[in-house]
Amino acid sequence: MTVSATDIVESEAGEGRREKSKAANRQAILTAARRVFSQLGYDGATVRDIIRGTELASGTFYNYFKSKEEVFEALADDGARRFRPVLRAARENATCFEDYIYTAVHAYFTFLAEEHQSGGHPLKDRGPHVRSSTPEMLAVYEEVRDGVAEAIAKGVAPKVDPDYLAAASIGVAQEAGEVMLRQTPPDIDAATRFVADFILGGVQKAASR
Amino acid sequence: MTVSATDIVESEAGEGRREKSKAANRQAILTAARRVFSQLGYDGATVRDIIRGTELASGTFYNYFKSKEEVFEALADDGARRFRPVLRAARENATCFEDYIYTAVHAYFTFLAEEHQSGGHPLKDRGPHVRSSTPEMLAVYEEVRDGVAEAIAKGVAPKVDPDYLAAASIGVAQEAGEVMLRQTPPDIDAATRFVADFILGGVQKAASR
Amino acid sequence: MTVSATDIVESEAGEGRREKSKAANRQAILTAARRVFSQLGYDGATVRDIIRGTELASGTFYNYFKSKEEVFEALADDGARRFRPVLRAARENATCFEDYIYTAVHAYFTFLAEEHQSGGHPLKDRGPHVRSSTPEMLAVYEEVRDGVAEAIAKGVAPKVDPDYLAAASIGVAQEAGEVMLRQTPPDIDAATRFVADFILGGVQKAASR
Amino acid sequence: MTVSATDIVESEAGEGRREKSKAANRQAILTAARRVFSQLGYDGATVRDIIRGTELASGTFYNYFKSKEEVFEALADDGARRFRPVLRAARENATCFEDYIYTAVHAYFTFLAEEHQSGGHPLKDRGPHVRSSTPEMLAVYEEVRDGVAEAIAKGVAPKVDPDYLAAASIGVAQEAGEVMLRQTPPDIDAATRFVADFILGGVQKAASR
DNA sequence: CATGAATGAGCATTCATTCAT
DNA sequence: CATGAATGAATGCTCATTCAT
Repeated sequence: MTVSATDIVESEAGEGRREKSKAANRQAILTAARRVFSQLGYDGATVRDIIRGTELASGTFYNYFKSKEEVFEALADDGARRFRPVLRAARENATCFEDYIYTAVHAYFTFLAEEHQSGGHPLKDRGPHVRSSTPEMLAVYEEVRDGVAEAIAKGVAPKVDPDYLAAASIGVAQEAGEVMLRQTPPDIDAATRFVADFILGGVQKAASR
Repeated sequence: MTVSATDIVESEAGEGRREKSKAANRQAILTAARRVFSQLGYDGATVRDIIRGTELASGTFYNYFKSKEEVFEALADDGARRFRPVLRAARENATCFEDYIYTAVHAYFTFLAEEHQSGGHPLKDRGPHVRSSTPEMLAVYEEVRDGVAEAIAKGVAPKVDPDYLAAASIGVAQEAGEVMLRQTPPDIDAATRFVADFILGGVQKAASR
Repeated sequence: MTVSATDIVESEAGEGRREKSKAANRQAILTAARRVFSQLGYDGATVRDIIRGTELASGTFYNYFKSKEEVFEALADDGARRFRPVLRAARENATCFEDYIYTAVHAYFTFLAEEHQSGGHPLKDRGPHVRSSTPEMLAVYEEVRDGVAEAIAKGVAPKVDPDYLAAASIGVAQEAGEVMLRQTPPDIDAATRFVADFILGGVQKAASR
Repeated sequence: MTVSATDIVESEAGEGRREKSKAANRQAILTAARRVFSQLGYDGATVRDIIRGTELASGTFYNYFKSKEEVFEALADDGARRFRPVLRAARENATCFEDYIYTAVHAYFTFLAEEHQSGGHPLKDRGPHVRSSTPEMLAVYEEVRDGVAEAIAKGVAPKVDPDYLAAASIGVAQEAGEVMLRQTPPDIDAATRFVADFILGGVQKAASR
């Protein structure tokens, strides 16, 4: 009753390679989708744009995702999964609202810069520039919104309308984020300082009324 | 080769009518396009959607615009043309930076509410939430950007990076604008107070570093 | 106030030509569809098979029909429209059941031969032969079914289960029709004699039990 | 290069199991195919539909059949193999033509009812009504055709064109068969009586001309 | 200029089939 | 042999755009 080492290795390596290939293909699609969404927007992107961004055949896309929407959600989940712990740590370790904002904003810009880096090269522009969020950013939005709302609820942040505060914070961060990304390399610290200060000053003044 | 009286009359009346008709057709396309863009988004909208919204034949579209992009730009120009004078007046009459911001923000929200009203209501969800600006809003952005930049250049506004300031202001206004539009009816004054305060507080604190 | 003859002619010929072209295209699609359905069956036929059978572009199909099903129905309507008057005349003019059957069967085979003639050349066979009725035949079936049922109801035909009688008549006619069409040229009279006799003998014996 | 005991055992047991497995797999495919064809029709069915109806992997299908067409034929052969002995017995034991027809028709309707029972119920309407035979029925047709032709050749049946007679008989049986299957439960004897009588009466009258 | 039918590129999706494991 | 992922051809259908009328 012998099973040769070769048998085991072959079988393991075999399955391993297949598994690796599957994971790699999935990653390839996600990576291409990230780039495509960020360049064409969700509506502008087509499934074909995404597969063209990979070396896969058209049909292969459907072995991994049912639709454009599903890839979008996978990306959003991915972004949320990576960003949430950072934001949560910021919330838990923050000694005060200022601290929280600084840390959160810094985490956000760090995340943004990383996302951007992995984005790759632009495709040809289609139509006028239309602002459209990447799936990861949408996920991050929700985290930020929650964090800010919680801070207000806890009384840690000045008392202002939480919807407006969250919206304002997100707006500042998003637009400033775009400005930051136009620099090479992006100056994360400078952006963080400006945006955190802006938010803190803004919320203070808005609360003082 | 005769030219009948009818021909002349037709030609005279015709040109008049034709001119009017030309302007009317162009306007019909723009009006339909505004509605369609606001309901389906730039990417979701098709030229067919636009002409279906008029009484014109499909080919006629191309007598007025080369493409969907061109209509979009025409709408943006239109929006800018309407908004610019207001912003300019705000600039010229402003006694100080605070005053300018208040007036400009108020003008922006007023404009936004009007646009929203005339836009009709969005039809159906097209996949995940994607932020997509109307052409008019894009135009307005540029105006605001310029106004803010100028204020900084003139020394009227605190000395901060103008790109960041403009970006932050726009971001706040845009996101807060969405929050405002979710109310019925939109409370323009409350939104204005919050946003103007937020911006003023923000720029002050950011400048103080 | 002159309108030149040329103007009129141009305008008439113009519209006329366009109308003619529209009608011709529609006919081309129907003709191709008839052939395709008869050779591949309804399920086996694709819209692209149909347009490949014309000189039109793929998109043009949809200017005339919404789907494969709609062409099918148009063909069935067509067949019914052409066949119904003949059958009705047979019903009204028939002096007895035998007469009615002869005339109806003859009309059916005449119709079938015409249909077949206009069918054109075979495409390549796809899969095993699967019996599938052409749209026209389906329409004709209903006519026949009604005619037979009525004859029984009126007591003109022997008293047998009308469902079985109609089914049997149709079955005989259809299968014998295929045999007839294998001949070149089809001997309509011989087929009519055989089928009418067969039906009459059959119904008589079935009724005698 | 050693062959371990395990290898041998595996190989021995394996072949036994493999043989069984091979037959079982083939049967699983055929069973699934029967159901799928009867529910979706030949054209509507896909190879994927068939393998989805088994527990096998998609590639495995091609170890047993080259294509959908081949399974269809295998099913037809199967049906013929089961029906042929019955028909042959009917032929051999028949004392006269009438007897033969009764027995054959009865066998056919019995077969039909069984097929129908085991076929499961059709799923959804795929467009307009299209008559599409199952593979087994096609096989049976050929048997019947041969039986009838032989009867005529032998002089047992009245002298009529054998093509027409076979066609007519099959047509009657097929259409009446559908009527019968619409009843629950199907009245095989009544259908047999009607159809056999119809055929006998028909052939007699057709021959008398 | 207005019209609207024709065009064919393009898209989402499915499927038969192959082949490395 | 079994597996099931990869492939790319094929399909139904939509759309921007052209052009004869």
